[in-house]
Amino acid sequence: MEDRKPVAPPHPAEDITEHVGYRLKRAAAALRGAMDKALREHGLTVPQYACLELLDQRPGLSNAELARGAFVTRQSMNVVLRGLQEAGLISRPATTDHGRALPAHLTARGRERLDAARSAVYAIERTMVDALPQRRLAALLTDLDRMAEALGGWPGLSRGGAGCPAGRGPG
Amino acid sequence: MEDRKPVAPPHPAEDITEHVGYRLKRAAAALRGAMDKALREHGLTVPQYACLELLDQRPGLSNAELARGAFVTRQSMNVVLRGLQEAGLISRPATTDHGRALPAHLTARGRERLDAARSAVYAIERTMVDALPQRRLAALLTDLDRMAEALGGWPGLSRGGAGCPAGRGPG
DNA sequence: TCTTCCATGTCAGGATTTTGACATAGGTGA
DNA sequence: TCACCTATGTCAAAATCCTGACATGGAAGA
Repeated sequence: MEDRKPVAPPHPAEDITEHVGYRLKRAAAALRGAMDKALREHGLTVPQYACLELLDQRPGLSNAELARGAFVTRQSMNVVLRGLQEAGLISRPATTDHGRALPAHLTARGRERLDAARSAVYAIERTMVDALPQRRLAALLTDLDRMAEALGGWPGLSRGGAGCPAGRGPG
Repeated sequence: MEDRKPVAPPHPAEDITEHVGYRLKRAAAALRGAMDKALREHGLTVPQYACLELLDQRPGLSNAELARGAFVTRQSMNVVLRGLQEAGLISRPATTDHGRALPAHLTARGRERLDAARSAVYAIERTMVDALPQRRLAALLTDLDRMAEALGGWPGLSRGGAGCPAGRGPG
């Protein structure tokens, strides 16, 4: 109460809207909004699109792996997966020989839908990239990664092998 | 307008996890996760904290303005505001002389709670900032803003020009 | 003055997401 | 073999958020 500043701000700013976290959230919100709008025309939600995209590039991912890749909980991804399966965009075996994880795959219709939606999403991505100096892109990606990892990041989807995420799981 | 050939990726990447949007979402998810965890110990959610912080720096904001500032809809912010009001952290008049917007203000308890939670959040912010080269911060903020605005941004809470924080005109 | 338009606050309904919990499958070390 | 641990899939309940809709208050223009 006496001291209104228990902790020194990371960088000088009297206005919360100057903080990194706020800017990050703003950019993410703008992206989410743009994607929501664009994907609605294709009958897809953002998590659904993310799921399709991940499965296209890495077929056979399990529910839990997709959840980590799309930054949602296993439970949420489970719902998404059911919807996608009902719509006939993905397929998943009812059982498996070894282990418990059920590998998911895109169907022909799923790939078709993905191709259509991808154009819209890539256009958005291009809008973002074009908005900043070309030389900055690499640095921006690096910085975003650094921040994410510093925050404990996400168990994530390491590109090489599904290996051992072994971090704190969201759920 | 629609070229049938697949839209060229904004930058070369066979892996979706290389795209700007994905990295942005990852960083935002990491931030959200860290804030969720930290704020839970203070009995606050992220939107609640955002609301308190905004009200501390710009007292008298209305529901709709807070919604824009916290990147949620008016309806969502309305729920948040009710909760905060029930908890005695903010106050809002039942009626107003002029106009329809009801100006909200922090209570003593609200300010107290905010001060406690702020320490945790600022620590997170410092973790992020410390994770990247000092010289890059300004450029990062600029780039995030550029991307957000290129995407149509958010109706937003204009920082500089429009309206003085204390006595914004119409409200 | 009157009409039109926009912004706001609010209600209702549904969709999405999360938290918490449980059972199963596989690996590890005693 | 057995106990222990981790990861996974799933169910149930609650919380959160959004879409759609409506009524009110104020400003701009005819």
